[in-house]
Amino acid sequence: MLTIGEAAQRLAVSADSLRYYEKQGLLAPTERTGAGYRLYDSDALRRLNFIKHAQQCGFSLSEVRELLDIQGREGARCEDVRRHAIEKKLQLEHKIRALRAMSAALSELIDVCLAQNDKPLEACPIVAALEAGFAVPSQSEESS
Amino acid sequence: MLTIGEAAQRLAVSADSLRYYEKQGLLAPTERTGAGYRLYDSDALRRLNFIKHAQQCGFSLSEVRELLDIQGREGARCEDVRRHAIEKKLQLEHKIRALRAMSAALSELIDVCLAQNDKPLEACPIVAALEAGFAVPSQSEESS
DNA sequence: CTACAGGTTGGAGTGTGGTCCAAGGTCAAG
DNA sequence: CTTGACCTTGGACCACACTCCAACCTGTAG
Repeated sequence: MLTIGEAAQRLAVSADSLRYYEKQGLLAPTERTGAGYRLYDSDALRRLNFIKHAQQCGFSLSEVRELLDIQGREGARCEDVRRHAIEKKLQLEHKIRALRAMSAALSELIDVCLAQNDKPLEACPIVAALEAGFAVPSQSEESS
Repeated sequence: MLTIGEAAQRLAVSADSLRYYEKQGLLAPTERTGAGYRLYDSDALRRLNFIKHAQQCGFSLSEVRELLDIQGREGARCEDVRRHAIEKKLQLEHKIRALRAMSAALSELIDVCLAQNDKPLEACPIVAALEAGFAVPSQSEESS
């Protein structure tokens, strides 16, 4: 059984984060001492690891909570988790496409600009393009 | 000269956004009527277009302000803007790599999981991987 | 006994890019 | 003169994932 500081250090997060996760209903301490100190056992640490790694895979904390809820349900199947993973992967790919569109738009501007390298700003094709009816190739409906 | 509502509609943003940009020092109205109404001319609209498109290219509002500051400076060169564009493109590519790493990590989990499709959750390799000392291939130092 | 490192709570603040609201002023049409 | 659409201001609020703070309590070492 580890105190909050020990548990936090063990998994390289802050004690404040642990308290925050608790407030968000993600990770309750295994128990409390008489004085109210939080204590975490190895199950709690495994759960914390799950939270951390799911975050690293792009899940928000509320999505992590959903995943944890699935694990808490009777008769939950592997496939239930897998579906969430697939959905998240689609979201990631959507975002990647949006970023790539931005990057491509910039590339084009950067290349065109290379020609007039030392020209004054009035001739800058980047500025001109951004001021005019220019648009990023799009794909970037930011909604989900 | 357009009122705030007309200008906003013309460029498909909200009037609140225009007031927000003004507060952020990005776009001042050309002038005010006696009653205090904001009025925008075509130069202001061009500036607003610049803001919108720069945002679509991934620049934050404070970065857009930097770009606008460059345009306001005497003797600014095209290259000054170009440098910012290149820097932003690098940031975008960095972020894309981070997202791809997440996506790849998920892919692997999803594939492994396919095998035990209908198994109970205890056997789920996704859960197991996230609980254990698993790590996203990384590249994902989120800082800049 | 005292210091000091830890723990507790509730609440406020961070940055981003806005949105929404109330209370009031303005302007053109009927 | 009234109605309705528009404008003004200041300030509150949203998500997100924390971080930091004050004021206080606990536990251990010397």
